[in-house]
Amino acid sequence: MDVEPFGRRMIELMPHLVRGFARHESNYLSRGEITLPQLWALEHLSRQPTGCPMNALAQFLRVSRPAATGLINRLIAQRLVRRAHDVVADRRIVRVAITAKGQQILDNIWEQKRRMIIDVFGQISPRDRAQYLATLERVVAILCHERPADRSARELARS
Amino acid sequence: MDVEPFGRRMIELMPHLVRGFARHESNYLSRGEITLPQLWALEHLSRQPTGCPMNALAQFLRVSRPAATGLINRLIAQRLVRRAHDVVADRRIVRVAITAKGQQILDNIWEQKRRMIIDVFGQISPRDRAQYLATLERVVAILCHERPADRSARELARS
DNA sequence: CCATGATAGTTCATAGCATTAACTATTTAT
DNA sequence: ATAAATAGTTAATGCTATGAACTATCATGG
Repeated sequence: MDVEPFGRRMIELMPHLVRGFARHESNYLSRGEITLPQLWALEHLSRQPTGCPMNALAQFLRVSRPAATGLINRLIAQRLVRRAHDVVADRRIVRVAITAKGQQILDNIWEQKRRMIIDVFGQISPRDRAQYLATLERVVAILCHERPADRSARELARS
Repeated sequence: MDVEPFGRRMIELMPHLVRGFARHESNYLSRGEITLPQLWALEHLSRQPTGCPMNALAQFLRVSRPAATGLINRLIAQRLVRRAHDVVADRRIVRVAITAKGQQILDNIWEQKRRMIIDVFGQISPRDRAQYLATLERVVAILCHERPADRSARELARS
């Protein structure tokens, strides 16, 4: 398929896709206790067991530092995250870490998210799923400015 | 590919994907004059030359009616959209339509978005592109088959 | 050694976005 | 004709995001 009509169709499709997933996402978020940006923050902190400086968190979330401060304040109020002024090193740095309660909520949400994806993609054939995922992997690699894989999505799908 | 490992990988991949596209998206939104929800509203109105009732717009955007009112008010303040009380039919209905200025901004954003998508997916083979799009169409169809929104307290109580 | 500048984080003011509850105005149905 | 349903707005509240201004700490070059 030519990239031009592909691009046009993608532009039509993407808002529907984003809103469709966002709707599912908000389903298990709204009846839960956290918001989407809060989820993103928790997910990042969950991958940083040692904790994460505010600045690094703000950069990861691509928001301003005041925005990160507010987000973390609200998460702390719910005891999902804790602040820890690093005593050893640079005393300007404030490290933030996820709490057990935060991790528990995260595990719960991940399970629901996993089920949602399985619900949707369970209606797609295994072959199409594999091809879709392979292309998606390459798209993400391209978006992250990493080297694209040598093998085409089709070759990947076969394996 | 089994749906279980597929789901696990998708959960890992999706934040990167969203973040990757968001970075591009914010490029032409933040230095432009509108926000993402405003863009979605403009895109919908652009497909409805006769104008769109507030209620239908809110349902399409999957937000409450007051949220749509606020969104439209801000777009009207920028002269990107106009209100038109329908004189002929149901006098409760307020139709909203995109203005020439709004369409102009939309065209500009679409062009930038098109270029971005072509940049990314130009690195994917035409065959993989076609398969990816086909699967995406089905995913969107599946996602859209789920419930619309906006239930006022009265409507909720009744159901 | 210390003055200057850079960095980390917060507070404040402002604004967009989204919700529910409560209201007006109009239409529909009994 | 009255009651219920519908379309839209307003008001109150809360989360998210920004830029500017501020404090505290670190780093560097005279």
